[in-house]
Amino acid sequence: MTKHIFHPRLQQIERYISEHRQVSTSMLCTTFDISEATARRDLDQLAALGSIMRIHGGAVAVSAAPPEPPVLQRSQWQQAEKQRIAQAAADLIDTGDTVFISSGTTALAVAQLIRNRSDITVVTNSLPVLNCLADSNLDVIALGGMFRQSESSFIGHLAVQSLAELRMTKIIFGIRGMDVVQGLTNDYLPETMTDRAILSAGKHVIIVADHTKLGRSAPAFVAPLSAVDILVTDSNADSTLCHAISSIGVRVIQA
Amino acid sequence: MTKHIFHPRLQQIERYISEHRQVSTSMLCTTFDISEATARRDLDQLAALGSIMRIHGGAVAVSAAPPEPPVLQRSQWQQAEKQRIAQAAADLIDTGDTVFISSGTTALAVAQLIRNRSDITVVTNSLPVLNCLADSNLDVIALGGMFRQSESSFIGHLAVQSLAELRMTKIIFGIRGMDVVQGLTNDYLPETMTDRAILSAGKHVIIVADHTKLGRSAPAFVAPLSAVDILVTDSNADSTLCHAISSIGVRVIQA
DNA sequence: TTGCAAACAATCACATTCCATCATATAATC
DNA sequence: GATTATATGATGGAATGTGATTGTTTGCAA
Repeated sequence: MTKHIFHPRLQQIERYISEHRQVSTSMLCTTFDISEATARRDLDQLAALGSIMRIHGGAVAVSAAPPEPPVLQRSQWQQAEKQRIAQAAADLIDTGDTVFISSGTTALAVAQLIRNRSDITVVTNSLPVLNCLADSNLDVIALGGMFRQSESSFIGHLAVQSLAELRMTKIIFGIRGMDVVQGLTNDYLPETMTDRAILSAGKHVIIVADHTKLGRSAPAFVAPLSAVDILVTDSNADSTLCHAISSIGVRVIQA
Repeated sequence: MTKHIFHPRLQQIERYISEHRQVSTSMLCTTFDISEATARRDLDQLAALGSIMRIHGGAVAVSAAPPEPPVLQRSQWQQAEKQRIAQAAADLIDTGDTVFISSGTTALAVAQLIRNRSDITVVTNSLPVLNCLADSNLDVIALGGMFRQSESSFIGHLAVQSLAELRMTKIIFGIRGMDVVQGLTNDYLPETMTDRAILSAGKHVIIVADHTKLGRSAPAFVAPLSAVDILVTDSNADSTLCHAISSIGVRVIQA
């Protein structure tokens, strides 16, 4: 009744699964040259130990990020760039900060990176950000306002009024266009007053914008570049442009 | 919190929804290369686990899902009762109304019933209600405030301040306890001022409460019964109790 | 309201996978 | 060499996952 000296094949299978995240029984048969019955028995043993999880047709690694959906995530690099920008911005957030996070996908990516922290307070007018942080341990404060569907954000005088009651140490803000001459620009005019109120409600304004936003301008003028303290962009940003922005007094971080 | 995910695809879908806040069945078909039938089955499974909320055409993320205590979800009839209560309350809403919808599952059920209308304005401090109505054609206004996780609602002086700017024609309000002597009671004291502000911000207060709430009282007193115009409850409500409530001047509707 | 298109639920059919059982083979023990 | 234990393979019926089909319901617009 002893000898739990496992067949070396079991260890191989376990390692294979932990590397490939998932495996089918038929693949095990060909890979290890065993019958389906044996493959299943092996998987059942490993599952009994808890090292893998058994599913219909094979097994998957336990407690791990599931593989990406099969579909080609359209611009993979853009996702990666966005992640790096978000990480760099998140790194700027310190313990005790009260951070505003705006609407937009890049700002949302920042929210996803800080949802496991518990030492900060987050203020936002973005519904996706609220949902992202709803089950976190953070203190979350929402601005009220009219719901703007296209951006899933809350705007209007209710939002501005709420801002008057709040002081943020840092403001993470996504933007449509950023240009040395045109300043910060967005594409929805009614949002302008809200955006201005946001930008003036805290000490340090941190703009998150990938390189496609730089040098571009959108219809609605929000604020001059002097309102910005830090720009976090990606490494594809035009260096001349970065220099120009930097010379105005904006600290430029290329993630 | 060890939820058994049965198929890695389910996990992928769950994550996809939690990131994108919503998904259509057709999009799932192309993204994961599955048939519509399978997509629907997967969504139904996730919905059964409570991790998402099923809607016509797809599903939306349900952020804070501390699904109500198992006691409450035990039986189908209670869901059916809730649906009937919600329907009766929704029928009270007329074209042009500006309706407040509070937090709580019964009030959320009302929101689900009016998401296809386009002739009303909805004000809410409930995150699930916001998510429910986010892609509707309704005008949606959110109160700001501190996020209260257990109820997925926004409370505090920011919410009260927003209310001062709004006038609702009807207020759909869920409550923990309703008693002739004890009045309306809730179980979270810091929410009391917000609740009172809500109840006094509109003409007609409509309480939605199944019969288990009647005759009960919770720790925090919110308002006397005289603040209520209409009570919508179910047919299991004690008739003596209903009579007593009715004699105070509250119109009682038993759905 | 009425009509139409989309989405749905229910059902069936097919392929795959699983499980229980038995048979065989290999190894260890007496 | 006979016996026992363990591991593997094979087989047939049961269970599962999936896709297609058919009506029904729902949402939306005229």
